[in-house]
Amino acid sequence: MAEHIYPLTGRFLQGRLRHAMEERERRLLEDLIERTEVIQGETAILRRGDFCEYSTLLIEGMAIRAICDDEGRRHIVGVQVPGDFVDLHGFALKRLDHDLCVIGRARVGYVPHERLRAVMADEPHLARLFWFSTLLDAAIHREWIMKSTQLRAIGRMAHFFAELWYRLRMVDLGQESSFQTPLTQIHLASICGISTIHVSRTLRDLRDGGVVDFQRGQITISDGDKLKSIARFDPAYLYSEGGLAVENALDIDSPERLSDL
Amino acid sequence: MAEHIYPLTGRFLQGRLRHAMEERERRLLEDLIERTEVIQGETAILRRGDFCEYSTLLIEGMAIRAICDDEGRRHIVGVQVPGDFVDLHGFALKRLDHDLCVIGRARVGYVPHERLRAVMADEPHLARLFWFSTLLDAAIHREWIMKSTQLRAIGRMAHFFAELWYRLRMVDLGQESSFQTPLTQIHLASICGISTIHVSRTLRDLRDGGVVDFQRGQITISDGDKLKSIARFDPAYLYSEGGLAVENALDIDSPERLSDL
DNA sequence: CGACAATTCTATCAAAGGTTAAGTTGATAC
DNA sequence: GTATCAACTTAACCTTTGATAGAATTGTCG
Repeated sequence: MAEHIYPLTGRFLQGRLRHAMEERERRLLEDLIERTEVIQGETAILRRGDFCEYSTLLIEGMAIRAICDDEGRRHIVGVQVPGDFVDLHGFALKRLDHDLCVIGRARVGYVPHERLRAVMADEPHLARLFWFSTLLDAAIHREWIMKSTQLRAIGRMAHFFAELWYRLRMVDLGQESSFQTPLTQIHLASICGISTIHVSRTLRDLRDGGVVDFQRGQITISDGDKLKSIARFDPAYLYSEGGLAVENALDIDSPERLSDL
Repeated sequence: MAEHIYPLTGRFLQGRLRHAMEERERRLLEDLIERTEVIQGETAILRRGDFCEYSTLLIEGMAIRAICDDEGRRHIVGVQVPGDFVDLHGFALKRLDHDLCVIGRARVGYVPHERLRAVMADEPHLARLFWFSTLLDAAIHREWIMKSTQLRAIGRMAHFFAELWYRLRMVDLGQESSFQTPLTQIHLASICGISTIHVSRTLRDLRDGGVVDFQRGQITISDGDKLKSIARFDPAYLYSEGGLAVENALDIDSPERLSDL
């Protein structure tokens, strides 16, 4: 991977439209990161209502989006993997409606909004890619609505595993048929909208059925086809290369590119 | 309402950051609409995978976002009201992951992407408001994930009614405690992720409990407080004026506004 | 007006999943 | 080592919801 020259931002849009970025743009992106930080444990990096003055790129590890209800219970509404610009939407929204929390051990990079503002004024193509990346989150949200309303517990869990499997491989993490996460069954329960007891039951069913094995965060896909079938999983919504993502107007070789956005 | 001078786009961001737009920007916005069309019945205005060359503003009526599964069943993942720029994200995504359908009788306005591109190049502040408006959809998606995973049938239905009630009043549609929609119980079933039979049962419970009455699309809120309590409804995620929406950097009176993207 | 289709309602039964309670396991602290 | 705590597991019981079938209502069209 030639991407190794960009140790902080090399995974941003990887597997999506990253190839639509010029070297110059990749350098600009890498230089946006003012500093990085390693965060341990279940720690909030941004809380609902906070005023956003920088945005956070997840470099290593995982993060979740969570909404707290009036009784203080935290409900997970999204999961982020390395390369995700987890609160880029804070740039346009100024304040978020939800919390962002790291889980396990993670490394993040901070981009001050002044830098973002400057780069977006000069680089309309990059500005558009930033917009694009926030829309990817929305597409994933829509699929989560779909999975939460149309699938039973086993399908929801299978869908989540399939999504994570695809997303991690998209950024060159995880083996062919296994990967590691800091997720517990308590997280899975919140993600899938079922009780922790039922998570345990459902994981047993998936394990006994030879589909997927979850053991303390270590996920092994035993039968990917069966997994996708149980989940009715179609990865199109992830906008991976060769899928819905369209590069026509964004491709660096395209003549009209510079006039774009 | 002074907004009547903008018959097509007067509801865009109304109740949110519309007041952050200058007269000049409002005029520019109104002029983006190339033509309007009245659409009747359950008609698709954009299908998953279509190449987007214009975006659609909903002027009157309602629309839904729907994902079709492999068996052709349509699942509703979002609902749009007048003032919503329903496929503005098609500008950055080029192709959508879902369908957009009008329900009932609706009037829409079309904005060619060349016009959008031109205006966004010259008007960074408007560009940011466009971005903002696509992020509102994402915030609503997150709340739908929350309601679908954390609430039982009666709570989900109450939540949807509460959301629609707030959103319609935000754009000056609907009375104090009632409004009209082209929705059927079949739509409600898809939106809430329950069977149509259970929709009927749940509506009876809400009616008998003196909370809300749904009769062939006519919705009457009998007890708004009870409704919000059953739904655990907190409207913050709608980013209404006085809520999470921040105008500081966007306000026309603010001196730093012009330097702002 | 009557025929027809779509929508809505009711009743019954079965399945999925929540709740409670009582465990086990594994990691870390002392 | 033992204590402790969080994560996980299992079983019993019960509520919520889905499926099926059938009837009633409403709207549309000739």
